[in-house]
Amino acid sequence: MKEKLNANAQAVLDMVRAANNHPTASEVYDAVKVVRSHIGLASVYRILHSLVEQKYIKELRHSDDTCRYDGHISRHDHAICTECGALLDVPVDIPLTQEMLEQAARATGIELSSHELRLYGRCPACSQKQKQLLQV
Amino acid sequence: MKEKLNANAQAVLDMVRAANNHPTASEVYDAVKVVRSHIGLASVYRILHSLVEQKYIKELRHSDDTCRYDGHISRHDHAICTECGALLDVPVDIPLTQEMLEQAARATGIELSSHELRLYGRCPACSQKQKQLLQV
DNA sequence: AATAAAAGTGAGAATGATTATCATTATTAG
DNA sequence: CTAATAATGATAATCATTCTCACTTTTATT
Repeated sequence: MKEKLNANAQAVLDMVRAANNHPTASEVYDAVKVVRSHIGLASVYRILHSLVEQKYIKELRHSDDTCRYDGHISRHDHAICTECGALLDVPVDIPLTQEMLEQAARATGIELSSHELRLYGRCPACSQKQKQLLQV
Repeated sequence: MKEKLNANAQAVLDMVRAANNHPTASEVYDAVKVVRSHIGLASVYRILHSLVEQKYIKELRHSDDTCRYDGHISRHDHAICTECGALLDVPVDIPLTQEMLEQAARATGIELSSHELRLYGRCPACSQKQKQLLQV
């Protein structure tokens, strides 16, 4: 796969972009099959990888040992639920100074190209469940 | 496993603490076998999970679909090589203000309990390799 | 110590996400 | 049109992790 996306790849990309959660390969497969019924799971994996390589989408990996995909390629941060593992986009920008980042990068010796802040805590849904449990 | 660590668990904990990289379960298994030759892989997994639960160690998950373990439980940040996947500790503290974190947490609705900054870029080793390639 | 309940163990089977294989089918180039 | 090339999808293979279960060790109680 070079540059132009074929019908399968376009369908996969559309699906990942349309999803507001971060779908797994299997979820993408199920959704794309509705539109392109012949597509195979192996092709979905192949296409997802090539879309990542071409920077159309990003790969996220988290605790439930499945890869998830993100159609929002602009740099942004994530909140991760320590209870259920949900991975939420942080919709605001956290203004870290270039200085801070560079100082940290220098300390490790890496050539900094990007960064991501991860916030850990209970997500609203799990927070709610917890409260209900305490009331019983 | 309740509170006191038995000999197997202590050996696993010692190994994870002694390691300066972030060992996988399999690496822990190999290292611990030297000292406790009859320990099984299943036990290593079981012990690692309980050590995480008891907050003796932390679990890190990254791109090479293996869990890694970290004996340094105090909050710290990581640098991740985009080339080889190496996961390095950031040895300095990056002073994010409580305000910034709370604002972001509010925007997602989570009850913030911790955070982690991830820096992405080429690690020193991969950087070096790249330079040598260009010189040839 | 004697004994019973509880906890921990390890070998191997099972699981499940991801990759590799490979013959077949589109697509492109000449 | 035909040859070369890329993409496809069914299926098998891989590999980290988890499960199962009979067995051993530890603990608590007399």
